[in-house]
Amino acid sequence: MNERSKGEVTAEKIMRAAQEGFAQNGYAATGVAEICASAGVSKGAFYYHFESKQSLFMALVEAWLGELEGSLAQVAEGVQPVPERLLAMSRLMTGLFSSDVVQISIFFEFWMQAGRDAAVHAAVIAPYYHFQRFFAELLQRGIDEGSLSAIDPVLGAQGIISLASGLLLQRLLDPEGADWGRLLESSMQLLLEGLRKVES
Amino acid sequence: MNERSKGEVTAEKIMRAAQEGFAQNGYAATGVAEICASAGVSKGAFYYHFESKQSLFMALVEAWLGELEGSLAQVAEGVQPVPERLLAMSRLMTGLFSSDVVQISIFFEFWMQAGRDAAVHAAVIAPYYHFQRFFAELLQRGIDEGSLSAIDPVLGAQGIISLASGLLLQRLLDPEGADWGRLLESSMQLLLEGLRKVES
Amino acid sequence: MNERSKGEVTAEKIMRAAQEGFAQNGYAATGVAEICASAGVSKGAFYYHFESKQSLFMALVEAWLGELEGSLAQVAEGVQPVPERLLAMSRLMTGLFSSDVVQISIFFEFWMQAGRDAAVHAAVIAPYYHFQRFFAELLQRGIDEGSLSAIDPVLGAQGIISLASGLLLQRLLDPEGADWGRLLESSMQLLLEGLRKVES
Amino acid sequence: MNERSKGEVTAEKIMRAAQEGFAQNGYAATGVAEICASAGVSKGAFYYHFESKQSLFMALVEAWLGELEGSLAQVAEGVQPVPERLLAMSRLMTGLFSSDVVQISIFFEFWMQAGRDAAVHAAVIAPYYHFQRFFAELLQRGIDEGSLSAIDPVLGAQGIISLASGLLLQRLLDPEGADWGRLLESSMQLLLEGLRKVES
DNA sequence: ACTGTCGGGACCGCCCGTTGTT
DNA sequence: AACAACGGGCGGTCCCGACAGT
Repeated sequence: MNERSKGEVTAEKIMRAAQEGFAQNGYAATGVAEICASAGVSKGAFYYHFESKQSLFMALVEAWLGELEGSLAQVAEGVQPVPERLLAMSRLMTGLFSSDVVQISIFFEFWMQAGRDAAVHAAVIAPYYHFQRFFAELLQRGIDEGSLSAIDPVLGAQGIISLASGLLLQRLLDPEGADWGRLLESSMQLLLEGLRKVES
Repeated sequence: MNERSKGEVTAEKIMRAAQEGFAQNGYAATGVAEICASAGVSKGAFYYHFESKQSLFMALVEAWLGELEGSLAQVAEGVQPVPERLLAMSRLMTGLFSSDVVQISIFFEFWMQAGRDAAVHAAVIAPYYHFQRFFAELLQRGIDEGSLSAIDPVLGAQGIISLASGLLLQRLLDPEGADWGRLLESSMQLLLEGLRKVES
Repeated sequence: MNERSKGEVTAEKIMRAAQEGFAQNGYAATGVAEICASAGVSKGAFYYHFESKQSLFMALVEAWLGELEGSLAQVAEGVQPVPERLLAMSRLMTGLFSSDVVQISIFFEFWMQAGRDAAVHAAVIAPYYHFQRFFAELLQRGIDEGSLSAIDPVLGAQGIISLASGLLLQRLLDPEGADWGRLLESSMQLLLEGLRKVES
Repeated sequence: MNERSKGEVTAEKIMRAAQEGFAQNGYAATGVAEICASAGVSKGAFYYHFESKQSLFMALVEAWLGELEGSLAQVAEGVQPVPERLLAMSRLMTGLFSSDVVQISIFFEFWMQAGRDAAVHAAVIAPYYHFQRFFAELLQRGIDEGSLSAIDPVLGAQGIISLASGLLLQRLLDPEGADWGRLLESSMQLLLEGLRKVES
């Protein structure tokens, strides 16, 4: 009944351990041996499943990106007016915000590495544009339906992404400093207030 | 007659080289030997001036933070209404945005390390709060003078910081993707639009 | 069919090389690289088998102590009167005395480190007491059987150990200065003369 | 009124600090910088007074040896029978035994280094022979005066030295294990008992 | 007589990746 | 599919000694 081969399970154990390690101590400071130990496998197993430490990292990035894409698709469709949709989305992200700091840490680890490693950059930039376009289109729809004022939708999208990632960043520094989840909602509302078309 | 001792010059050479290295390849991936070579000094000199690689990093953080504090004080006073002041400030930051990616990179390097190293965190958290309070007070003044609507000023401050750091983050990923400097101005305007009191 | 795994052989090669190195140049002055080179293995192999240079030293101490314990047990039983037994034992130690200076050197290396390192001390102190008790019991038996005068047996044991280790120490300084093996026998005889009960 | 130049005082401060360091952590493990710091002088001062770390060690050895020679001369003359003189001497050594473990430690540090370093050996071997001869002559006198049995006096001298240094060695391992000072007296008495001529 | 600064060379420990074996 | 064992090299740290300036 077990549809997953033994090998796949091992690979996943390694990835899970690696994610934790990278998030806690950073990519460079997390050794392969350390990952193996905390995954409960030998180095042989590691290099059977992954070509190198780099490639493990890439696998991690891709898996994460895939997940993200998936959860994005979930909220893509809807019939409410755009401002309400955006607010609903930010409410959904509260989950992400309340998740372990570790989860967030690895996200920025990806981001930083993208600035340094061409392969990581190539893997990350496409989804980033995808995201940007997604929000831009959403905003465009809002403009079309008349619920938002006519600003550059790409600019707005970048603003939204900024808000979300910037808040995540602050949470990294000061996890208990605020209810960061709720904060995203509030500041999104502020931004929307700015975007909203003044009904005349 | 030499107003700066020889040692101070060396220490600064090291710090400059280290900043470059850390920004380009990250803290962990930049070796002490590499720093020394690119600074043109020996390891003996390095460890005469700094206790460890960590402490060099800390010195870098502190120097950077000091600079920041200084430039903040410059724009602290002013007589214009608060919204205009904020916009003026974001226009000032255009300089930071157009600076080398390296400069920005080190800033996030600091930020990430703060999440991992207690000493770095301790050094960073105080200025962070300082900043937050600074913006919060500015917003409060805006509320008092009637130019802003009565939202929680701390929340607004965190939003402003989010916007700025999030934009910086995106610039890291996609330096040519937008005119990030101008973008800060625009999105700040959006946020302010949301904050601005509707004149009745 | 190989009764000893490959790893065990390597570990032993390392230990043998280390023993030589430590004895010749002392613990601190013997580098890990040096040991590896003279053992014909890589540093990777070294740190696979031993946690640290310290732990290698500890392993050496423990192996040596184990051997000692073993050879002690061999001479433990006997039926002759105690003075004769002691003399026979000192005759047996002639072998140790005529052995390489290196062998003796490492013994004192252990001893000195015990005074400095808590872990080494802990490992060494128990066998030391064991030894002391062993001789004390032997002397006690001599007193009981009437061949020795009634002195404090522990004191006597410490005297015997002093004699042996002091002679070893002098041999270190002046290997050709005397027939140290024979000397132990003679001076033991002197001590026994002092201990022997005057037959009345 | 200060008959000692400033330089001499500094040199002595260094020597005192070095003695402590060497005794506590051994020669190799005690750095020059450490010595300088604990002496309160700069490295420059160190290398002004001593050619190298080695030469400082040699100076220490020689100073110690000089002291020893001095205290030996004090007890050299006397009119009592030899056995009583020896006992009196061992009683005098109680002071040495009750001194700090550190003092003893450095003594063995010298001894071990003598086995490794030709220069140290050369400096130590002469006083050692001197000592040996001193005791041998004392014993010879005892034999001549009829208070000791006619054994080889050199052999006896080596036995006496063994006893003293062996006891010192044990004290290093187990400082609280016994009243080592008193123990020297007792075991010396045992040895003398063996040496003493049976009056017929 | 002494200080501050530096050079360069080890040292220990670790790390990534490979190999032979099962 | 995985493991024990290993290779070779780099990483930060520290150390001894030198030397220019008082």
